[in-house]
Amino acid sequence: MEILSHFYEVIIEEGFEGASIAKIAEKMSVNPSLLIHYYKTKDAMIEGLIEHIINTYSSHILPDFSKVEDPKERWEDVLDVVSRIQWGTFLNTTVFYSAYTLSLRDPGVKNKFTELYEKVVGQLQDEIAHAQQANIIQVKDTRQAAQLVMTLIEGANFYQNVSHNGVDIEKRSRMIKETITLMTDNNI
Amino acid sequence: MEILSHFYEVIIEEGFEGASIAKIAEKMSVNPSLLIHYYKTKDAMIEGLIEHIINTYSSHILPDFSKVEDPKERWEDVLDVVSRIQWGTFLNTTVFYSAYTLSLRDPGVKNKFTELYEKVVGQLQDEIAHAQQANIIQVKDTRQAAQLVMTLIEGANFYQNVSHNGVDIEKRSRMIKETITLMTDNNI
Amino acid sequence: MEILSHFYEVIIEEGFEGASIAKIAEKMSVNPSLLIHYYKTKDAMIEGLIEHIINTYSSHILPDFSKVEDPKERWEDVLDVVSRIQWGTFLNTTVFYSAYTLSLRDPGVKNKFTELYEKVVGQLQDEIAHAQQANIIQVKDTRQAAQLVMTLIEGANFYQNVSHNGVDIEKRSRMIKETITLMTDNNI
Amino acid sequence: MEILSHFYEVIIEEGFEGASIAKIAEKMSVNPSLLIHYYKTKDAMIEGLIEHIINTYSSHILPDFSKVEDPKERWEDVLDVVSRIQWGTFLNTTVFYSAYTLSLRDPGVKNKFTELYEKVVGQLQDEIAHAQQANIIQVKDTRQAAQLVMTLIEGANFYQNVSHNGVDIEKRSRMIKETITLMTDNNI
DNA sequence: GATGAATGAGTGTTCATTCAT
DNA sequence: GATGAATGAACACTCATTCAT
Repeated sequence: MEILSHFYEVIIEEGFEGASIAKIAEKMSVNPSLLIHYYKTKDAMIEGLIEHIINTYSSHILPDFSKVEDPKERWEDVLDVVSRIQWGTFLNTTVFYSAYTLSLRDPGVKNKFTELYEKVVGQLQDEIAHAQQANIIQVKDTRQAAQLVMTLIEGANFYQNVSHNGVDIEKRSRMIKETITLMTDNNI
Repeated sequence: MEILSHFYEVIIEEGFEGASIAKIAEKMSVNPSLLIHYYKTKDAMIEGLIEHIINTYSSHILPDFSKVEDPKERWEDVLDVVSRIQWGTFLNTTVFYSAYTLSLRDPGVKNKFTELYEKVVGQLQDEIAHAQQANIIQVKDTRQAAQLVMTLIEGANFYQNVSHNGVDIEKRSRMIKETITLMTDNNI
Repeated sequence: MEILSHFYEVIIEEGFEGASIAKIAEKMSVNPSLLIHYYKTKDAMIEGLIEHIINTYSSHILPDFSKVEDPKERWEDVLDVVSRIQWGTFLNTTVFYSAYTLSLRDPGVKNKFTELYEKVVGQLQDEIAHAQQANIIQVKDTRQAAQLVMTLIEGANFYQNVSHNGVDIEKRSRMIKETITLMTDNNI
Repeated sequence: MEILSHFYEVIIEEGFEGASIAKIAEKMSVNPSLLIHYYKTKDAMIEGLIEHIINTYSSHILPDFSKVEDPKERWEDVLDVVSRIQWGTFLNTTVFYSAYTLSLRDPGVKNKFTELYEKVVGQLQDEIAHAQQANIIQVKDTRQAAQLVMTLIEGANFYQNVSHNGVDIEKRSRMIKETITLMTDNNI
């Protein structure tokens, strides 16, 4: 929605702590009380934003691989996508980590994040099982493997922001792919 | 310092955005203007806190392994420590991720984080090189391996907070250790 | 406006340095933040006040003499008015000199004052020229004469405030009138 | 004194309303409480400053003409000095008018100003009487004449600050001298 | 003769929110 | 569907001042 996307913008510019109703309204060239008119309170607005973030993440992080028929090709597609995931492309990092940090204190937000990751890990697990059935990879525990992949993805994204002069995205991708392949080749 | 530790406490309770000078002062049973007496501005106070966080992280994340003489034992110690790293023990997660999120917008803070990880990864790289020389592990590129370990650590910590009903710490530890061993046994 | 006139009042009672938004609001029995709602900043409020002062001065210091037809009578009217000008009647002295003092440091305020005096001196010059054409007075340089009259007016007003036991307004008036007449009779 | 001259400087830069003990202390690279140590209160400090201003004005505005023996030359000297008086030279205008404005609200300050002008006008009156006795000038009432001269001086100084592109000091001087001469030649 | 810790009232300003229109 | 007036609490920060050292 109009309001949420401006909320989003303000967080990027001023951080979560600097995102006030007045600033959002100013950016929209609209009266502050209008925002309150829609979202009764600021907390409700934050809730709306969190939902927006979760939805964006959820619908962008992994595409639907089911239309790829050849299992080998499909698994390679998964590896390709997974190793290249980066927040910046579909979700601003400041906004994402602000929401994540909020989840640490707010049980409601935490639940949403938990569900989100449950879903994504589930999808990953399905792909692993699918590849396993086709004898392309070999893992002991599909869920554990999916969690490990998720861990790698999040770790890589986290680490990327504290790296000296950026990160070579191709090299990073290769490294992640190699690691996953190593795991799936060795019955982890 | 007295002030910073109270700042820290308030962030835990109310988040970074809720940590005002007044609340910190109230927790200290002291007049708000006294805090300004020491740190001229709130920004300076934040800077002090960031430094405190960085120092805590830096001095707690990895111990000094050099006193362990047997290289094999030493590497196993490293694996043990690394696989068990958890923010919660020496650094509150909300505080840590608040600082991290701030680093995404503030170049000064970002620099401090970059240096921090540079140092930690360097230390990790030294341990890997040491184990390599003793023929305990086999890696192609010590720096890249160290980065991968770091990625795993950060990813695991990130993922832990969005897991359903907590995480079995022993299982998690085993998983990380296995993964690293897999990598270091296979010349990654 | 409502706000400015209360600002004005507070300056009279507490001086320019003592006129805070809170005090103005209290006098209006209104919340301080309401004043900020109208004038975004205090500086803007001061600017508004300066404008108000300038306008008051400008519209009260000299009436329109053009409706007096007989030139001699008209010039006598001018002399009468000019010799009797006193801040106190239409502009509080503290407020006026506060604004004047501010003009010494603030170029924007200074400009407004300059324009104001430019206008008043111009009007005075017109009257002098008018009387000159009717052969009632005799001056070399109408502008210089107008400036001299202005100097006398301001000087008299300044001096009045540092006089022992007030000033006999009739005597003062006579003195000013005499001096001007002396000048205009002697081709200054 | 050290403190007062720094107080003075701060007023020039930030106006009377901006001159706080902290800023003065900072300018002196000294602890604020030291200023309170000397002048118990800020009001006492202001009083000290006023005294300093009055003294400066009093001792600089008119020199001692008594050593000039020839009465004609002496009167010409008086005219020369009087027509050239300008605050800027020995007293900053902002500081002077700040003190003057304060005198309008504070009876104690007002008294000091009254005495000051009493003294200066008295000195002027003496010079006029002296010239009168030597038949150089011709005035009805020496006191009234002195007041008129004072009025001219203050008016000229006031007007100078609101003039467009400064004032031609030579022209201004001539104008004042002419006016005084006109008065003293015509038995005002 | 000077400092630094500490206070409490006050500064201008922003905050989320309410209400009447 | 939107505005503007109004509020009261909170914000970071400055003020003059006190006191102990």
